Amino acid sequence: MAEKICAAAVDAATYAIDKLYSYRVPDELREQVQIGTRVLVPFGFGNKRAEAVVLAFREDAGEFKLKPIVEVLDETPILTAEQLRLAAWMRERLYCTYFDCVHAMLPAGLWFKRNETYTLAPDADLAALRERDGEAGQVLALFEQAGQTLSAAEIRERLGKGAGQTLDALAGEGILIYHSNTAQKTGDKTEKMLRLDMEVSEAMSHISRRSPARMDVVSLLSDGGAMSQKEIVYMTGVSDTALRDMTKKGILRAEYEEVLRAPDFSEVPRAAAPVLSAAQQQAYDGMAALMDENAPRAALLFGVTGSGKTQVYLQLIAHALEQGKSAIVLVPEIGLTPQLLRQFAARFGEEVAVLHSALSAGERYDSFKKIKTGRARVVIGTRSAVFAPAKNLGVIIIDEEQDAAYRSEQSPRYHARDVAKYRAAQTDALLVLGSATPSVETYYGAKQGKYPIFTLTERFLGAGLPEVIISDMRGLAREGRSGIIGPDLERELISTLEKGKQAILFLNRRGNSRVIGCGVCGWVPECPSCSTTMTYHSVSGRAMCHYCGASIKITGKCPQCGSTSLFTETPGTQKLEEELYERFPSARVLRMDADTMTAKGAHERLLNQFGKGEADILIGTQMVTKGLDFENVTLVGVLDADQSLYAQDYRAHERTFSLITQVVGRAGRRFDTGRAVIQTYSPLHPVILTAARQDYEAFYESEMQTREALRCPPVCDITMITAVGELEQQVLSSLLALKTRLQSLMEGQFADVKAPVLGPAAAQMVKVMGRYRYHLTIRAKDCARWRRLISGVLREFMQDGKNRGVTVFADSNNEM
DNA sequence: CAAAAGTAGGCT
DNA sequence: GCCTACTTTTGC
Repeated sequence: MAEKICAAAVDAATYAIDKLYSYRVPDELREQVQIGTRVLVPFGFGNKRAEAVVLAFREDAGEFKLKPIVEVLDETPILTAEQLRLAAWMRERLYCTYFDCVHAMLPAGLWFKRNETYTLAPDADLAALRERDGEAGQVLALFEQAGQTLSAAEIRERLGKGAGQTLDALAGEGILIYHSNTAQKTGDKTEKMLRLDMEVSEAMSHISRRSPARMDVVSLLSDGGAMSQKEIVYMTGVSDTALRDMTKKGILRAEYEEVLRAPDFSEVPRAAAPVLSAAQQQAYDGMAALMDENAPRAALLFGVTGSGKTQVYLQLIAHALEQGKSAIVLVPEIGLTPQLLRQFAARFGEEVAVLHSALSAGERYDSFKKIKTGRARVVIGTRSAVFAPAKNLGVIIIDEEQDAAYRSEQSPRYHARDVAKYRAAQTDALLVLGSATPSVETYYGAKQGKYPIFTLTERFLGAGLPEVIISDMRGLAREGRSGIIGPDLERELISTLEKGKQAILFLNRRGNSRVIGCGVCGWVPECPSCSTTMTYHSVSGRAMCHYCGASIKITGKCPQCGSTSLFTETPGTQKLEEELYERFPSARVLRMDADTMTAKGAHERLLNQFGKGEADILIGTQMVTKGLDFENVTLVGVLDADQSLYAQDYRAHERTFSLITQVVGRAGRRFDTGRAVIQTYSPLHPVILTAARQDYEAFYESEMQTREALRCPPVCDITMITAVGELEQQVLSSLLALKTRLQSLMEGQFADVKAPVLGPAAAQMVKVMGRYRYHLTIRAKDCARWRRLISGVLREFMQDGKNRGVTVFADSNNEM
């Protein structure tokens, strides 16, 4: 029989050298090596073991002398042919390696942790061997007795480079025995909890007087309770290393706690099919008919908040199951609530599998297996669930498709919507994009006639849209009014509280951004490694950087001039809370922001409290916008609607519109007609006006004009090349060289895809964690030829030694 | 890119 | 002749 050769994607291959590598399949592994199985192969000069996935079989080796596969890691293929095609498709478009894509498709519980060891032969004469010269001698000196085992990583670390070759030679002589076991990684989703492991006084005596941060840790834990490492760092600003050292010295004890258990659906009572309204029925009929065409189809389900999109989804999934097909439902991270899961479980019971990042590795693995074996045919999950190995796909549903959480910010930088589109097209499934405020790209596609729009206009149970008040905040300061709450909102709050109803106040900013500064010399705390001002957190009494977590203690004295006139400004949720207490002393206020949400389960506990009516006003950031559904809420306030309006990137308008629309939709979801107050300094801005009217069509028309004028998607594709590195000058000069190269290629060989190159321009955050980032921006059609040009230039860049220390990556139609 | 092989110059 | 530092070559 002819020699068997396979082509595999190797994990050790970087982008610059990524391609399919050929390996010989030894006869004894012939049966096990199949397309889609993971294997262990020797790679590079030193034949270091690398993980690889078999993508194809080949007839001949070409000019290469082939190395053999060492070991097969999966009993049966872990990826299907469809998934491997998807990996290749993603690789070309996302400028990443094959293995990056493969990795993204597997749940964390299926990733391997490789463990390579060398054992000194039991009969080795150690004394004699130690006399050997050179590196062999050095390696052998590390062993203390015959039969001893050391890890390859440790040997390499102690010897520096060059160890690999020596180790291979010694293994060849039979002096060392090589083992490699590849263990599946599990349990990587635990939280590290720390508690004091001795009396407070004893602990203090172990700490040097020069480590105030460590003393803070001890007093923080002095009540004997445990706290997560994250929280301790937040409260005291100690470094992780210091905590590790204290654990080593026996002052602290570490415990690991599982983060979240997979929801158990066995107790959920089964529910019957919902009765659909006329509009829902019409949307369902139309989409079910599309699904039955068994051809690549897509549809936009355009339904305002509260119009009952979920009921339509449930029916569509039931239809798919009846046809013997499966379904994937994607929701934004924040939309995956226990209530939603319960609805699905009540309808489909054991057929439901959940996939999202907060599950432990083991749980994700279980879900993955359930889906792969066909025991679960309804997958519900966040972004990465788009890769679920569902067989015979009937429908992929993306809820709130405009949500930014569908784009991955790490390599591979995929957008779940694009992946879903491709998968649906490949498998003749129906793609449903659901939204109350579709992304401009999606709506544009529908308008072009690429897919039909199904609309749900009436709110469920006939609840009306809230009455919206646009509250003009201009000039209030001049009138001598201070504070965050304007007169309109104050009036509405009073009447809401009088009626015994509840209110939600939304602050349009991330986290709790209180800036602290010195009133005398103007000092403000700046992060030493990021280009940002640190924000003040009164809970811990520290100023913190939101990007890298660094913090400094605020003592009440200015570190620059020593004055005691420190002030805080720019209202955050805390400031709002204080103002509410001042003006409405009897109101019960709940605050929901990144600050109060560190504790486990805090999110749900808070919502429960509010739902039960234990508070009158809920205030919060981004977190309060989605998925909340409280009957008694009749007033919603948006405190600084324009905060996100003037950001640099072209999706800022879209995000603001969506945000305001969603928040406003929180009011009056049931029987009372609610009211919404939008506080703004741009009361005439089209985004504010259209959002207040909940008029998507008008927003779309005005936004399309902007996009056309600026030549942004969907009118044009934007490719952005980003360079990141520690030396600002080098990042700039390297990127400039890349620009020149790109331009010269577009003068010659690539004249057919010629486009102007803008930049280098500083990224919105020029410096993050001590690394500078700059962009090149190019508006050009994202076609195969274009991608060939970009990937070629990127490869060339990475291979050039002058660019050492500068990382570069490209992105299509991402934020700017 | 990472690792190893090649190459030049300095030194006992 | 050998060590070190730097450059070049490969990766199947």
